[in-house]
Amino acid sequence: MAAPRTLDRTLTALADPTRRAILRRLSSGEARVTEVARPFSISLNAISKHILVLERAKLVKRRKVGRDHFISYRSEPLDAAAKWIDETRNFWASRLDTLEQLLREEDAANK
Amino acid sequence: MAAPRTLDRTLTALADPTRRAILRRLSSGEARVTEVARPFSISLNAISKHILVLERAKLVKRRKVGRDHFISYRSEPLDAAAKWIDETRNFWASRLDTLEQLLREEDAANK
DNA sequence: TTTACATTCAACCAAAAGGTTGAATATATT
DNA sequence: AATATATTCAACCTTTTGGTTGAATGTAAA
Repeated sequence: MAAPRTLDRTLTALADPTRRAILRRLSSGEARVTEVARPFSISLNAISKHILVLERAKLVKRRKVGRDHFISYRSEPLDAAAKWIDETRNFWASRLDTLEQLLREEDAANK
Repeated sequence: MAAPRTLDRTLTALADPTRRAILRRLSSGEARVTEVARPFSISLNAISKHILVLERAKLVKRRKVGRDHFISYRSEPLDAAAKWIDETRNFWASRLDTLEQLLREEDAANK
């Protein structure tokens, strides 16, 4: 099982709309930091920080070539997050079934 | 489509381990705020705030009976988050296929 | 009607988040 | 060698977050 902090980082990174937009922006492959930043109205430095957050969450990879840093998407954290969410939903689905069943039994006992 | 802020709130709420633990704690049905707080080492007030965050994200529901507030889990936000993550993963799966294909073609052209 | 209990409100605090600007660093270009 | 470009680092600011403590509120129990 991955350290829980990994999930924290993934969800925190994804919770910000600017960062989600940055990820989408990488859909055509690698992009340099300046290219990533272009469509946004905030400063290049702010984008640089967002990229760092994504990088720490392993949602992007950085490939340095000379002065250029090529940023690209990594799918693993999203896979792991999907797994966690699915497991949690399954956990709840069974719990809710059980609760519903209990209510039904209780109901039958009171008839 | 749900307002994007909804997703922000869901992911932000889920990004905190204490709040994820609180959700799990609700698996046996409703619980009063004090009951929710019991296993945690932080103050009741801190838990009360966490519950408020979960409530704003609609991850829990509150039913007031006299002085007791009964907190229970709501599944919709997690369903919506799962949907978003799946869509995003699909989006990426097709993009990555395309990129890989491009590389293969390029490779063939250079043979 | 006092007293106890469940919960929130209010004020406060330290640390983190998200932004800014300006300087530093490293690499390209002329 | 000088200049331009790409990026980060550093300092700073404001707002938010996650926590605290103490008081207020509302309800239940003695």
